Amino acid sequence: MSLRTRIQKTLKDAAPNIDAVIEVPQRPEHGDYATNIAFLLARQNFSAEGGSAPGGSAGGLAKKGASSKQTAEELIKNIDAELFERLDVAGSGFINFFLKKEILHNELADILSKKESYGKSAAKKERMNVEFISANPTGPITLGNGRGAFLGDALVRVLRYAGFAVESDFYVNDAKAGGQVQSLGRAIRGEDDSYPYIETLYLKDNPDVKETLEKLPVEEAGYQLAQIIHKKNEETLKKIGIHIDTFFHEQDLYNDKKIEKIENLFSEKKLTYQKEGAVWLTTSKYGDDKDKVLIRSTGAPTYLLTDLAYHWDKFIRRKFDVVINILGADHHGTVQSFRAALTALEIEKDSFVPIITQTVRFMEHGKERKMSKRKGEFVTFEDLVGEVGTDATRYFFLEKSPDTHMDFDIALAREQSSKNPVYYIQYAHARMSSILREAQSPGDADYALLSEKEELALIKKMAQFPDIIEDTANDYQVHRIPRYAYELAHAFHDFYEKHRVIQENKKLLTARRALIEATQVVLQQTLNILGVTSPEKM
RNA sequence: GUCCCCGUAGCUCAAUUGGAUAGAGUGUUUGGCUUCGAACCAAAAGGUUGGGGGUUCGAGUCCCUCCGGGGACGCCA
Repeated sequence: MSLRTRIQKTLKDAAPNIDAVIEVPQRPEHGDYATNIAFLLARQNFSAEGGSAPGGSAGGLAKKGASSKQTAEELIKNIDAELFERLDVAGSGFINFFLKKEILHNELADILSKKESYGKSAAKKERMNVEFISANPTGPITLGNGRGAFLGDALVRVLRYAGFAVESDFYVNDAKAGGQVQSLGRAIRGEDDSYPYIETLYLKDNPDVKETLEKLPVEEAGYQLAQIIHKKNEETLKKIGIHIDTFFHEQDLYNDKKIEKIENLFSEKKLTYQKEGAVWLTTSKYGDDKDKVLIRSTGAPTYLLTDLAYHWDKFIRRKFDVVINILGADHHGTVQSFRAALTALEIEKDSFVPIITQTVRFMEHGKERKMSKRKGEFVTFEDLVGEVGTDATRYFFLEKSPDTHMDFDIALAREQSSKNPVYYIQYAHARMSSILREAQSPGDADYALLSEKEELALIKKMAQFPDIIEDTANDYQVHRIPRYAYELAHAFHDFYEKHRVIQENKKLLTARRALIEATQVVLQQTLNILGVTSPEKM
């Protein structure tokens, strides 16, 4: 149980009827942890004053109409002080907790006994699916796709760390009935100019393939070229270290008659109607602004229908409890109708979680550069990683919230890659390796010897790790983790600058060596989740 | 026209989801290596959180309004 959770429990014993936030204050003089519970209690008592007050509010601790400061002062008398050296009421009612050193020393012992499993949660029974990238099989994976790629990859690992059973999906839009596949088929014969780059990227080196494809019907040729393109994209992902459990092919939904099945399901529920030669779904009854077409007047299913079949499969056949979908900003408009349709299918709407990543704009010398697939002018994901490096690229994308509208200047990225904070973190790791290589440990460590400010700060920072995992598994805000990695590295560098590990005092050496060993374990786990390497030397 | 996202230090971004004196990196200026790795540490400077109003013990965060940037509004995917 993390220190924060233990404080939460202690607080719950003193004030059972309220959920308070326990946070790590920005300023050290505000304690190791702090809570705003008194503000909440004071408000509760205030609002209870007018009407008929429910009995036992706040355990009868706070007087009606008492100020938050008075409430806090009353409350701390009832808080079990087992964990704390000191409890302060500060400001207008914050309660600040100062931990006993002994508690921190125990935490260090706990980290060293658990090692790689520190902060890991026991297996949960909830099954989760994370879909990301899902780049169309009509060209290389672009930088725009890259943002979601790293995010999804890291999110899967955090969720696993938190104990969820997680699978990752990549949806391949390769249906023969789909417009883009058919247009790809025509492009092979030079009858469509939507994909002018396919000749140089995929066909030039394989004249036999080109010849074969040209003889096939358009649909089939497009489908087969899509497979070739997709295979290349799979290789790119492998090279960059992004693992996908399931590449789900849209065409399989047709082969397995899953699309028909959903269509029938909707018509059985009398949710469809005919209009202008097309079949419409009454999404407007479930929160959408207007109804949407399921089957075009040509008889071909729309993207909405196939995507619904895919998600029906995720929820019902593959039995995922939570389905996360990382989407580009250009897809946000589809969420409303998709949600509406899921509701119509009686799938709980909260179990579908779209995460929208905002657009990446490409800049060159301060001016926007439009990337156009049509003209073959685009920087691919692979190009970028090749120039900037995997670790730096990952960190660059992961440290930012998905909501950020990013401006990406590849020249600047190349130029600044050596200043990427990822190296600061990796350098800390390499320094630790160096210490651990050289410092011999003569025996059992006495953690009580660790009482310097920087030593305790390091333990406190490590103790936050389980909470970082838990919080991220709850709100999916992955960018919290690079920040934490940076802070942990900083706490280490700060310690390193002021104190020596290797020294004559063998007892202190042993204790400090143990501290560094623990720090390295926690830092490695953090970097693993991000998909960043932990170098011994650099 | 309707809807969604964003606007925070010169630049790139945070801010524990409504908490305390808005923080980091980078850039600028300055100081620190005969001891475990200086890809480090420390200090200074840098802000009317786009503007205005409101809600409350408390607002960068919530509401209204205006300004600016991006995106979506297909029988494309």
